[in-house]
Amino acid sequence: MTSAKAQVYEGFARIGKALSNPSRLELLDVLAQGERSVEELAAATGMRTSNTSAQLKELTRAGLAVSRRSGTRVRYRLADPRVAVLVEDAKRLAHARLPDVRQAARDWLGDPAALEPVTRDELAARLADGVVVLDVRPPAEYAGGHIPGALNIPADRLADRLTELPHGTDIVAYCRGRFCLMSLDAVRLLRARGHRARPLDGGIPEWRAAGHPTTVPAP
Amino acid sequence: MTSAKAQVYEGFARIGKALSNPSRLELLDVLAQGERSVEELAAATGMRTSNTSAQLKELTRAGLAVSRRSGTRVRYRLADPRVAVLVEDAKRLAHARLPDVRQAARDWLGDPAALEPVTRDELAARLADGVVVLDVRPPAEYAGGHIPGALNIPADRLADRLTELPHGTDIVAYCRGRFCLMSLDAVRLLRARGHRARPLDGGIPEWRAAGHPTTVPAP
DNA sequence: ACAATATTCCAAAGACTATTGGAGGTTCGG
DNA sequence: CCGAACCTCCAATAGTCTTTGGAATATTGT
Repeated sequence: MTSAKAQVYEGFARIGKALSNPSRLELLDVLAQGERSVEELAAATGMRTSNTSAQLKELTRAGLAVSRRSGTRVRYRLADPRVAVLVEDAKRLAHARLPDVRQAARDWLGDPAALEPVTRDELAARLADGVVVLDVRPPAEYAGGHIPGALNIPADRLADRLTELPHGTDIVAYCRGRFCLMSLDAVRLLRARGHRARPLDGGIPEWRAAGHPTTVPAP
Repeated sequence: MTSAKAQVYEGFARIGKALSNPSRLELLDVLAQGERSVEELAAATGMRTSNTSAQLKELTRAGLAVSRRSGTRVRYRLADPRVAVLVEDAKRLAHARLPDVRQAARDWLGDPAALEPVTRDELAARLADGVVVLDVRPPAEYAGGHIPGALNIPADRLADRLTELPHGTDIVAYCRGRFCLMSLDAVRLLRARGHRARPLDGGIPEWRAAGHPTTVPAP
């Protein structure tokens, strides 16, 4: 028998292995937005379906994703909201510790200041006087704790549900953190439709870390 | 030029790659307790020095560890307290999602109930009436937030500093979480020296998640 | 039962990774 | 400046991982 200790560490390593490949990380990013079929995931990431399927199998083996059959397709989703949090934390660390990642991120996303993010303190001060706060994460993560009073419209439903949002009032959108692009996309969409929208600087973890209140403690 | 986006994901993957190997995870566990020389790390993990050195180089490349020369030795440490937190979160997830890991963990560590852990609610209730709370994490992590009133004696200093602890009073020891073995080791040591000690069930993240207070918010 | 659609399996190629044992560097004390 | 101690580099090996293209399988609707 291989020692139980070795088995435990091998199991831990399975999680790391799942996060050790750019394609899989991209899949996780898409899955973090909601359930998707293999085909949709392949389209979103530009991979072949056979490869997408193989990588999804790895993610499943590592306990990060689960699937269910729905008619002729198989739909995958994150096994646990904590998966999205872990991935986001890893990204945050990479951004903080690896200068070349920081540089490449700037090249890819442009200057984040272009969308005029709202600082956390500014939002905290304005929470009382009726600014609309929009949480674009999937419901499971919203349920795990959100900014008090925030409205939850997941990023992939936003286009359908624009009528729920007011015109003429400031809308502040947020999601998981600095590398969660959903809030930036949301702001762009909202502006294109004539809303007054700005992203929050950082996501829920940064908000919490600054000592601001959320509805429920972290899981 | 490879696309900036690909570079960003490649950078994120570097973090995962560092966590994708059992030997490196074991090294991280030892480093999480404090600075160590290559030799000490090799001894603690049972690896050859050449291999230890190679894996430490990987950890450094991923931005998780840093080194400094001290005379004829090179001493490594975690680059950031968040590294220990990330590793612990990954372990927590593995334990929660992978049944074989849970089983192997039981085989390896035995029944955690054997040391009669104190529940979080019980500790919270007794904080007022003078129980001694012992935080065995390294000072950097203690500084990042701890249970109010906790005494900080890092695990690797405990044997030297036993005189700071009272006899005859209950001592509750805690560290990072369920897979952080330092608090269990601490309890065993304290009991061997005649103290009345019990571990806290879970570590700081679980304590926070239950809504109990810490001195400083999470980073 | 058949065709169409969506997914998984398979084999093969090429690229990486972990580990070993030994050679080569660096630093310190005498 | 020599020897000891410690660490890193190197080359070789065995093993694993990623991706591809095509074959096989499952499900649904006709």
